[in-house]
Amino acid sequence: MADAISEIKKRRILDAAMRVFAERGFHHATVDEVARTAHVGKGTVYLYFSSKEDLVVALFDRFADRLLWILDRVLAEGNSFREAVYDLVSKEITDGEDSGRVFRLMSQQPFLSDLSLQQEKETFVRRVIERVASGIRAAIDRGLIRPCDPRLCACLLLSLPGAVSLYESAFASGPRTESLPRAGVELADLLWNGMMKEGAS
Amino acid sequence: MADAISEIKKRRILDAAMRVFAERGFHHATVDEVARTAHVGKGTVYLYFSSKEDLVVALFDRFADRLLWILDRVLAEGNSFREAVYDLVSKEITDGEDSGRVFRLMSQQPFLSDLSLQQEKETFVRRVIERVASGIRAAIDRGLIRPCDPRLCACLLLSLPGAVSLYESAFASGPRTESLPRAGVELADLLWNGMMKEGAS
Amino acid sequence: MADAISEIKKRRILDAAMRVFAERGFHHATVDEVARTAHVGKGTVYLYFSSKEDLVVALFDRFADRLLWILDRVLAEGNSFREAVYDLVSKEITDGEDSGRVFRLMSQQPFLSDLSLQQEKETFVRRVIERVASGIRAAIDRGLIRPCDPRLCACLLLSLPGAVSLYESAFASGPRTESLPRAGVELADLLWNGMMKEGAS
Amino acid sequence: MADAISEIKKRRILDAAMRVFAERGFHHATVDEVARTAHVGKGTVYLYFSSKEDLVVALFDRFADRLLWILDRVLAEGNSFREAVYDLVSKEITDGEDSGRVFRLMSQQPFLSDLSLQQEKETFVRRVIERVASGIRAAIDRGLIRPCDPRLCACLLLSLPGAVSLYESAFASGPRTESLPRAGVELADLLWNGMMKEGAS
DNA sequence: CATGAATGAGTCTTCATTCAT
DNA sequence: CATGAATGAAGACTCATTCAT
Repeated sequence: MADAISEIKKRRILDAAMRVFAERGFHHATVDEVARTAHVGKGTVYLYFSSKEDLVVALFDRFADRLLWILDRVLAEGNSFREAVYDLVSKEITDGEDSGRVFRLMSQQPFLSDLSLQQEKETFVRRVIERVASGIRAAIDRGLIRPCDPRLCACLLLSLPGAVSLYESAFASGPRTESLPRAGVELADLLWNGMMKEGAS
Repeated sequence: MADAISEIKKRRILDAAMRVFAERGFHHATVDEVARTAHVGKGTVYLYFSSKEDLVVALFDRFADRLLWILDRVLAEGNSFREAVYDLVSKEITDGEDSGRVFRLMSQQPFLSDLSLQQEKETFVRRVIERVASGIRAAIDRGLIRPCDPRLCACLLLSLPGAVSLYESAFASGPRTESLPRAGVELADLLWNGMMKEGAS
Repeated sequence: MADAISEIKKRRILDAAMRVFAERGFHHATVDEVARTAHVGKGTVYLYFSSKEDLVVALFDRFADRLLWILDRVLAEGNSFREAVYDLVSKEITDGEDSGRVFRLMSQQPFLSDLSLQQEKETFVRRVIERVASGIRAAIDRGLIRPCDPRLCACLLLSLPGAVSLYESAFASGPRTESLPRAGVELADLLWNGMMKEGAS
Repeated sequence: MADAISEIKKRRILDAAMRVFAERGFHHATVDEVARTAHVGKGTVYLYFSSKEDLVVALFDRFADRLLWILDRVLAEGNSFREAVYDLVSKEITDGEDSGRVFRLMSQQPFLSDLSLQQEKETFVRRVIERVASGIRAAIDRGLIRPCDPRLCACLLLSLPGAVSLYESAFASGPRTESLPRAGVELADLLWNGMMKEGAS
C-alpha cells in the first residue's frame, strides 16, 4: 500500500524532473524547481533520489526501458526494422505526457563527458548501449538489417532524439504533434534506404 | 604585429578551452583551468572573451566554419555525398591537434536548451543548420542524394559527432586514431546505403 | 512562531551588517564577515536579503524610521525644534546597542551617487527626505522655526550624522558616550542660534 | 619646462578623476575610465599618482586648499563669516569647470571609515579639519562668530557640500547653476541666523 | 515520512597594479 | 616618459545537500 503511494510520488517527482530539466537544461534547473513542480518538499526529493544526478540517471533509465520495450515489441511482432526506427522517433515515444520532452533532455547528455560520474555511470551508459546493440544484433541475425557494428549503430539510434531535438528547437513551429511524426518518417527512411538516390553510386 | 600576436593568443585560449571543455564538460570546467591550460592568467581570458559562454560559442563557430568548409570543398570537387559524410565524421575533422575532441564538446550542445542564450544564439544555431541544409539541397539538386527535408537531414549530420562521441566515450579503447576512421566508414555506409539489407522490405 | 524566529534572525543579520559596515566601510566589508558576525552561514544572509546592497538599504530604512519616529515624537510633545535637533544628534539615536554606529554608516551614503541603484533607491532617498521635510514644514507652520526650504533643511539635518561621524573619526578620544552628547548640544545650538555672535552683523 | 608639462598632465588626470569619481562614485569608477577621460594611458596615471586612493586624497587636498583659500580671503577682506558660508557653498566653489562636482565627490567620504587608509590618511583628514578649524578659531577671535568647538564647527562646514549634494541628487531639476546659489544663501542663513524664528524660545 | 531553513563549497567575474616594449 | 596587455587577488552569489522539527 504505502509502497504504491511511494511509487506514485516517486513517479511524480520523476515527471517533474523531466519537465524542468527539459525546459531549463540540466545544469540550470534547480532541485527546488523540481520539488515545486512536483508539489513536494525539497527534502522529499532526496527521500527518493540520492542526488540531482540520480534524477537524470533515472530518467535516462526510464527512457532506455521504453526504447527497449519498443524495440522488443516491434521486432517481435515481425515488423521490419524500419518500423522500429519510425516508432522510435515518432510514434511511441512522442505519445504520452512527455511528448518529445525526452528528446530535449536526452540531447543534453550532460553526463557523458562528466568526469564526476565516470565510474558508476559510464558503466550505465555502456549498459544502455549494449541493450540496444543486442536488439540490433538480433535484427541482423534475423536478416532484417545489414551487418554492421551493432554498438555504433546503437549509438546512432540513441542520437536520433538529439537530431530531432535540434530540429525542433531551431524551427519550432507550432505544436510538436505535427512535425515529430514527419521527422520520424524521414529519419526512418534516411536510415532505412540511405540518403543515396536510386541508381547513384 | 600586435594584432597577429593577439590572434595567436586568442587561438591559444580557444584551443585550451576546447581541450578542457571536452575533457571535463562545459559546466564542470572552470575558467581557471582553461587559463592555466593556455598558460595565461585568468584575467587574460576575459580580455579576449567576454564570458565563459562566449568561449563555447566561439568554439561552435570554429567548428561550424570547418564543417562547412569541408562540405563546400567536398561537394565542389565532385565527390559523392557519401564521401562528404565520411569526411565529415572521420577524415578532416579528426586531423589536426583537436582530433576528435570537437566531437566530445559538440555532443554536449550545452546551449541548445539553455534559455539564457536563446535569442542571439538560437539564431546562430539556425544559421549553421541552414548553411548545412543548403549544401544538402545542392546535393539533392545535383541528384546525389534522395529528396528529403534538407534541414532535418542537416540536423542528422550535425548529430553524427554526438553519436561517435557516445561510442568513443563508452568504449574508449586505445587511441582515437584507430576507431574514428572506422566509425566514419560505418556511419557513412549506414546513411548512404541505409541500414536495410539488400532485398529486405 | 516561525515568523517570529525569522524576524529575530533577520534582525540579527541586520545588526551584524550595521556593525561590520560601520567598522570597515560598506565596500570593504564582505558578506562573509557579516554572516560570521551574525553567527549564520553566508547563504543564510541571502535567504533574508537579496543582495549586499539590500542590506544597506534595509539599514537606511531602519535609520529613517527611527529618525522620523524621533522627530514625530519630539514635535508632538510640544518640545521646541531645538530639542529635536539635539535629540536627533545625541540623545535618542546614540542610545541602544548601535550607539553612534549609525552615524558612521550613514555618513558613507554609498548609494546616493551609485548609478546602479538610481531608479528605485533615489525614489527611496527622496521619500526619506520628504518625510523629514514635512516634519520641518509642520514646525514652520507652528512657528517654531523660521521659514526656509524644508527640503534643503531636511538635507542639512540628515547630514548632521555625517558631520558628527567626521568629528568622531578624526578625534576619536575615548568612549563615544562622552563626546556625542556634547556634539549634540553644540550642533543644536549652532543651528538654533546660528553661528553669528550676538550683535555681529 | 618638463616640470610644467608634467604639472599640466597631472592636473588633467586630476580633473578627469574628479569628473569620473563624481559621476560614477569612487568605488564604481575604474582607473581605466579616469585614464581614458584624461586622454592618457592607464599606466600614466600611476606615473603621477601611486594609487587610486591617492587620487581621492589629492582631490580632497585640492578641495581643502580651495576651501581654505576662500576662507582666508573672505575673512581677510573683512567680510562677515556669513559671506564665507555663502561663498563656501555656492559662489566660489561652484564656479570653474568643476561646478559642484566637488560636492558630489566629497559627500562620499569614502575614506573616513576605511580602515585601509587609517594611519596615514586619518592624519590627513585631521589636518584638513584642523586647517578649517583654525580659520574658524580666527573668526571667533575676531568676534565674527560665537564661541564654539572650532573643530566640530569645521566638520559641520565640511559637511555642507554633502547636504547640498543630497539635495541636488534627490531633486535635480535642470542646471545646477540655478539651485546651487539659492542653496548657498539658505544654508548660510540657517547657520548664520539659526533656524529659530525671531522671538521663539 | 515530509519539510524547508540553514549551510558553505565552488565559480565567475572585476579591476587595481605592474612591467615589457 | 608613455603605454596598455597581462595578471591574480578578492568577493558576491548560487544551489546541492543536510537535518532538526
